Amino acid sequence: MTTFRARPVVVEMNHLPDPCAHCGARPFSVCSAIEDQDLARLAALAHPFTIEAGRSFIDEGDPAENFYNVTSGTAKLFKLLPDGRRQITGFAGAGHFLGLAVSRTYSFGAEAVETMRICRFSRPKLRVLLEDFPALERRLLEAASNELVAAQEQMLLLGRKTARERLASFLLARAEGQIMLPAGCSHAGRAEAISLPMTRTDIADYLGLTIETVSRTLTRLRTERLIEIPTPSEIVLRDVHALESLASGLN
Amino acid sequence: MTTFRARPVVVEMNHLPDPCAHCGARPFSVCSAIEDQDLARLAALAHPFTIEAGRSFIDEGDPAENFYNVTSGTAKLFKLLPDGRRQITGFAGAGHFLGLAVSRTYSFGAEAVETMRICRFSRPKLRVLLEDFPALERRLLEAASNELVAAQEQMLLLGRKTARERLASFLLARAEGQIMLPAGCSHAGRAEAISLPMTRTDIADYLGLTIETVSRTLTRLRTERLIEIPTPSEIVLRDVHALESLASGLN
DNA sequence: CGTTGTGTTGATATTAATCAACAAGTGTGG
DNA sequence: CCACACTTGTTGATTAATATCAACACAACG
Repeated sequence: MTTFRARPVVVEMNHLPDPCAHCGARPFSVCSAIEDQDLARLAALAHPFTIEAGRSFIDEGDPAENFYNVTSGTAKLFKLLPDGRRQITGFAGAGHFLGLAVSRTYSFGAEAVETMRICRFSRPKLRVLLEDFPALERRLLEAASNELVAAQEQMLLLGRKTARERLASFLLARAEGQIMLPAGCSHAGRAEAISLPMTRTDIADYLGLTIETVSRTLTRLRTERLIEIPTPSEIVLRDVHALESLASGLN
Repeated sequence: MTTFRARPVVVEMNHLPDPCAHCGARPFSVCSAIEDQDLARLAALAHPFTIEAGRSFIDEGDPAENFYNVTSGTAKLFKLLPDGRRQITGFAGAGHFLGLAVSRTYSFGAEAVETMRICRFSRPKLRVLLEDFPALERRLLEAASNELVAAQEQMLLLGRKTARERLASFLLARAEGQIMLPAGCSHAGRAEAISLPMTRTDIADYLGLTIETVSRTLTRLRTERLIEIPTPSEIVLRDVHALESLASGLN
């Protein structure tokens, strides 16, 4: 279950994020090979801007003109079917890259969950970037590889796990900071109290369920004393061991 | 639906693959930046070997010591739950890379569907490779990005599509050569007759269904005149238009 | 103080899974 | 060459899980 996450790259000089609420560490650090004077050149290429919570900044099907690096906040990434069915494929926090794949149009949409700050690079500028900072390419490869591992884990969840198992997996992943926490921010232990800044609809669309099933399943986990639900957006893990065996498909 | 696939890299000099049965083109070509004398140095680092059909060569959980490049044949990649439930996360054909993510253990298993030939690189040798051939890194990034796009499409399928929609998507993807055909081999048109070299069990585990549902759904598509099933491992698409609207969630 | 958005809970419907039987190859050994 | 087991795929009957439809609780907000 140990996932190695790429240490993210700062591309915006004048915006250093707050320390992580859980571990106190800065959620991202400067890529070792991109320092000082290099960083200045890099920052000169970036177009940093702010996205309000709820605003979407990538629309599926639009021409894929830009490449993004998240500086702070979190976005949800999703794909849609014509009748409105939605699958959230992941959450992108500080340090994450978006729009890496070379294709004519974006294959996904992105919307800010919390107000976020991101850096935009045009494709030509990304090319300049990659030529000037070879280390960036390695970092991107690392990030993409790890995302691929996460995607495969999510395919197992969506294809083969029950609703209970999906929720248990989700809560544990969230507790371990794998979902919607700044990348590269590794917590010593696992938080037993976790916040759910996303709505039930988002959770449902991420887990391939309906909001009703999410709600019911959480209620059932509560009556079984595996979790507590002080408020709808706050969950306490009471029996991590049981949740873990549930998440891995035992029971 | 247009997916851009990375042009694959030949890493085995003395084994050039047969032309694609559909389009006659060689299924892969030499990476533009890795030519002639470079190729010789590259090949010296590779450990090419053969895997018989049905043999698995990567076990989930084993120490991730090697990096692989598929020369010919196809492997299925999968993840398992302790009770035996299996999710096939994809098929890797000629030119595909396996074991890219840096982690202590493999997060997936791999088994040859058809007899295949693959090149193994130890991690230290992969490092040498990446240092000596910077172009390889870009190619790997390209490949990983495209796989990520495919993974997200599959998440939409697993999380939100019905059995009928999944089968329609699968058949079309297969017809378009996106599944289990050599990467980089682009066909002018879409084949209306497709072969299914994998078993119903594999299809079911790829689509997150049971073999019975796969069988029944195919039968139903046949009675509706959308497909023909001359033999269980051969399918003719009779109404591509209807299949496409089905696959995209209409109807 | 109503209105709206979000979450919960209940009743019912529907899809796909499960359990079971059988059919069609495929290979083996007598 | 033919019985036989064995694998793979199909079809039927039933069950179970989750979706759908509906009502309601509660908080935030104008």
